[in-house]
Amino acid sequence: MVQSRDAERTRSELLDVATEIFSEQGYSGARVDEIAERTRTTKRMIYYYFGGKEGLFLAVLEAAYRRIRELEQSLHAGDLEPVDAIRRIAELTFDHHVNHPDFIRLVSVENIHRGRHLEKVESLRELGAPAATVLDEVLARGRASGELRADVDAIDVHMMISSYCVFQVANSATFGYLFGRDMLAPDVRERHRRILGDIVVGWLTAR
Amino acid sequence: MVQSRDAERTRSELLDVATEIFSEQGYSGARVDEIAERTRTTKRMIYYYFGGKEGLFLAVLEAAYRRIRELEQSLHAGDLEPVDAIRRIAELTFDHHVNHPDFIRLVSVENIHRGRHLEKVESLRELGAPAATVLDEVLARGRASGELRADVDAIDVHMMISSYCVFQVANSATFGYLFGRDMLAPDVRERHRRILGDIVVGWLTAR
DNA sequence: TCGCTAATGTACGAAACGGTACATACATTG
DNA sequence: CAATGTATGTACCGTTTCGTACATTAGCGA
Repeated sequence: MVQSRDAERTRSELLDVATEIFSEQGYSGARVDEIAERTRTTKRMIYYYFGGKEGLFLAVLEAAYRRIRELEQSLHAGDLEPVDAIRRIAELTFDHHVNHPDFIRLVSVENIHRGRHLEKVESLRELGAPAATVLDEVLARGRASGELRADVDAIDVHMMISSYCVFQVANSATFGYLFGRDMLAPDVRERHRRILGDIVVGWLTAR
Repeated sequence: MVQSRDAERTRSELLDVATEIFSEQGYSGARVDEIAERTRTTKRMIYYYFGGKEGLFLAVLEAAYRRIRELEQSLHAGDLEPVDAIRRIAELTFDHHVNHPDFIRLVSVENIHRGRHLEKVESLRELGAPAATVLDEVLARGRASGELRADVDAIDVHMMISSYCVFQVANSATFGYLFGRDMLAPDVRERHRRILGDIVVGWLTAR
């Protein structure tokens, strides 16, 4: 192969392909040989850069989780009324999930393994907190004005939104099959997006 | 081994152990040797009764999905007011999910593989419908009396409830870790159970 | 009780798989 | 432009893993 060296490209190419394969086949189902074959480099580089299959998976997890911070960055709904802000947050979260199916599937894979790998990634120790901050602020404003109910916290709301969004991506195969609803279809997507907003707003504004 | 023969016991023992291992390790992660070792029989029997690893997994899937019909059986909320019935259905679904974590995890595994195996199980062709029937009836009554909103169908509601319940079990590892909330703790469970009811009722009764 | 079939056990094979030893080419720097 | 460390390629090894050939036993019906 007559190809100029580019450590960064090799590394990121491995990471990209690995992300795809791990999310499609699971951790045990993924084959290092297959990952290597789909890149312009060789298996040897996986061991050179990531130490092995598990190291590669950890790197994939870290990169994927880091991308979720993008979402939090875009969640600046400070100038909206609490009710509108809540709906907006829900919709943005929805969009983020359907636009990053690989990430959601990786999370599923990691949960099958009971978060064993996640715990090994130092940089992900305290990733959760930020996600709840924006919600926290909106909920506080809503409580003060009496528009939003007071018996739930930001994590409760975040969990509700997450569960709905994760389900859209992670369980579309079985649910879609058993109930004959193609969850990838744009109009279905749009419907579910609207419904999610209705759910959160209906719930939080209920007397 | 001086042990009387019992085809049925051998079969069901393999099925039980396989259910546990597949749900803990995923399809590729599960080892036929390990499954066999944990039973009182040998690997040979897996091939005798199920034809192979995949056949065993299909049998596990089928058995697990069939158990979900139990839930539908217990969902006879016909004598309750629509709002109470909805909350009751949500709570029963919640209980069913947390009481059958293996099944939920299997569904996750199957979704990783995009429902490839599920489609091969003839008996699961049209399993979904029944789950929506009870909801359908309650929604109809609620719409008639004006208590429940009219812009959603039974599948919408079922999906919302399912997503919340599935998340409790399937994503407890990563979510619990990142947000420092032990989702297996009884008091947390109880809180989430109540919240689920609030969500569904709040949503469906919103003006 | 005799024979036949369903059920079970043992030992092994072939391929897949993760990982590594060793050689080497590129590029940067002094 | 020589020297040195980074980056890459090749070939191979040991183990694991699914699957099977072959032998054997238990129990049921004739």
